Amino acid sequence: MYEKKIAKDLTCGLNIAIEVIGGKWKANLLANISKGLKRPSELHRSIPRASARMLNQQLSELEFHSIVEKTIFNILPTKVEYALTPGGESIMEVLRAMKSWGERL
Amino acid sequence: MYEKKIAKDLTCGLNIAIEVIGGKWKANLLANISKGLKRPSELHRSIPRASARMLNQQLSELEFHSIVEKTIFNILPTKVEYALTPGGESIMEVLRAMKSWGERL
DNA sequence: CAGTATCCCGTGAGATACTG
DNA sequence: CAGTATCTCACGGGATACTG
Repeated sequence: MYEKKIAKDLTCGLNIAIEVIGGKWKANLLANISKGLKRPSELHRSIPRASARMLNQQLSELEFHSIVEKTIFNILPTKVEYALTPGGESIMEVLRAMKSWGERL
Repeated sequence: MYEKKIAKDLTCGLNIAIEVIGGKWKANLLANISKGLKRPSELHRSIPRASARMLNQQLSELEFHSIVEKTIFNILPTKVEYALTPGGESIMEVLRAMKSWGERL
């Protein structure tokens, strides 16, 4: 279970944004989800360097911050899908800016 | 001394950007430097939660990536100043976008 | 003041095994 | 397949002391 880590005294927007998308795999996860990948196993396949355990943790943090939405299908074998919330969509703008900055030469 | 940590296989722009500005205190340091703070002691005062050791490390990484430029004055007591490079200026756009995203409600 | 070198401890994260 | 619970250990980073 995830608990907030934001410092009470440093609540400026920059730190909030870092808290929300600064996790080790969060930006990658968001990029992949926005690309259309939805299921945990798909996401894990696209980010094999991260363990499934880590991806789960990061996803639950993203869910906690209402960046992604989790849908659990009650079928067997279990099926789960993640989707960007409106808040998640809005942060993709920032991620795209980061990406194009990183691609500059 | 700082060595590159970027994975060879994940060199997309997003990961580069994360590598460059994703450090624990880098965004804060850049925000403060762009605000006009220059000397290590000033920066430390403005980010007291971080140890001087950590700030030094983060600054040297930023310097390594040519985000900031370090000027050493050969006087006593020692005086050092940091300044944003053009690359550092350009990333401030992204940080401002992150900040305003974090301030949304 | 700026920076480095040591020591040392907490915790972040891998491996593994297990439940539904 | 999705997720949780343990065990374990490396290393990130604090405290401290020291050099220029």
